[in-house]
Amino acid sequence: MNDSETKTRLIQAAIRLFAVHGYEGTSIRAITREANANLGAVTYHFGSKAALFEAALAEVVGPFRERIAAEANQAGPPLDRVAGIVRTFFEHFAEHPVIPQLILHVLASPQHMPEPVRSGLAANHAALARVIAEGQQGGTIRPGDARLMALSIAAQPVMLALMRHVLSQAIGLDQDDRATRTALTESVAAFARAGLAATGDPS
Amino acid sequence: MNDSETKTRLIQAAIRLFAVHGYEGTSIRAITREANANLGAVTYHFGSKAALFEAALAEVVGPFRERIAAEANQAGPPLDRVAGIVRTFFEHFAEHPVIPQLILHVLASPQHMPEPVRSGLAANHAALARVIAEGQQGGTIRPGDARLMALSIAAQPVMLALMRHVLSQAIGLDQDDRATRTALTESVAAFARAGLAATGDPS
DNA sequence: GCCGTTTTCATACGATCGTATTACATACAA
DNA sequence: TTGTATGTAATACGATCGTATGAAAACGGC
Repeated sequence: MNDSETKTRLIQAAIRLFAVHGYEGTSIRAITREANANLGAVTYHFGSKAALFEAALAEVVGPFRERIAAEANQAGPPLDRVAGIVRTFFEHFAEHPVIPQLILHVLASPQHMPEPVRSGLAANHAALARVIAEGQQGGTIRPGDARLMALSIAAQPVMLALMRHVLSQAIGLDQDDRATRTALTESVAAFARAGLAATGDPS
Repeated sequence: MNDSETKTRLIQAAIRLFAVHGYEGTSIRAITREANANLGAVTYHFGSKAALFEAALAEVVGPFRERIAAEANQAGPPLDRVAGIVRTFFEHFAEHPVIPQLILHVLASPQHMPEPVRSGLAANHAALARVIAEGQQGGTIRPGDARLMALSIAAQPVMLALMRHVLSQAIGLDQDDRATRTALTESVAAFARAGLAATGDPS
């Protein structure tokens, strides 16, 4: 069963091309060319272009989801774990720049959201909200809706990764530069800490 | 000079359709049909589909940019003005839901960013950073890179607006509901305040 | 070695795309 | 009233799209 060889190359090529050109902007012909496969290979292995898109999404979302979950489940003070999750977001996006772009294209689509993306986002958000709620119970994080606070935290690394090129062109912030990326990461981590921390008086 | 009639309808139709279906997903035929114009109207009035896209972007970005600038230039404590800017982001996006979608499609494009979007984003970011820097000089906002802090602030309303549908499907947060939207707005405003505020001791 | 299954390949089809071309209608200046 | 912009309309062109079809090739169990 040579199920893997061509099928794998198709998914890898699809991840690259969908990320750069979007769903509409990527043709099956371009994908099969990039994967050194025949034009009919996508139809044969996945049935349709849409099915290949979903498969590509599942491929990239899974590991990301697992990594965030692992970070959330670590030991230590909740505020530290939140900062750790923030850094993990930045790191994972830096290592896999294709993810923000794919997420972006999914967000841009008005259609029903592909399942792997939906469940992945839900899982990451839930993990972060859980850590925040834990900190609230322990008194180290200020009161408030933990789910909404989790959105405020997660929105930052995601948005800044999504706007990578935009920020470079519009305000001259180059995330390809290592020092810049570190400064940005630590600024967001510090902001998250300050935004969550309980006020000094433990009344 | 009947320059306006058809041309205006084309821009309005383009704004609607580009926002829903993206650049690639919107055909000149769909736009002209929606605008009750002839197929050749886009080529005649704008020269190309890309030029129409830029014109549509300029149409929606301009007023948004002016509104944020007005909010930033108000009198009052910087922390209050930052919160005001946050609320303005949410309000404007709620009133013009087409803006986040159009921005999204621009972000998703790997190509050179259209000028109206670039300058609009730069202006909004600069306005926010200026207010933050002012608060730092006055001692009400904690030290840090004002430009990066401005990114942390702006990322939240933008991202949450962009993810409108996603948040609804993935974590059941319905921004069409007025109470939910208010809670979200105030949560983000409070988060921004807490994240920026100087620590109690004015050493 | 043979046969049924799986995978690859070349090609064709109908649809839709952006744009160019050409003709027609309307307005205003001379 | 005639000439000239200016806008609208109908249609055609070449390109590309996603998918279907059927033959060729490779593979695995016997």
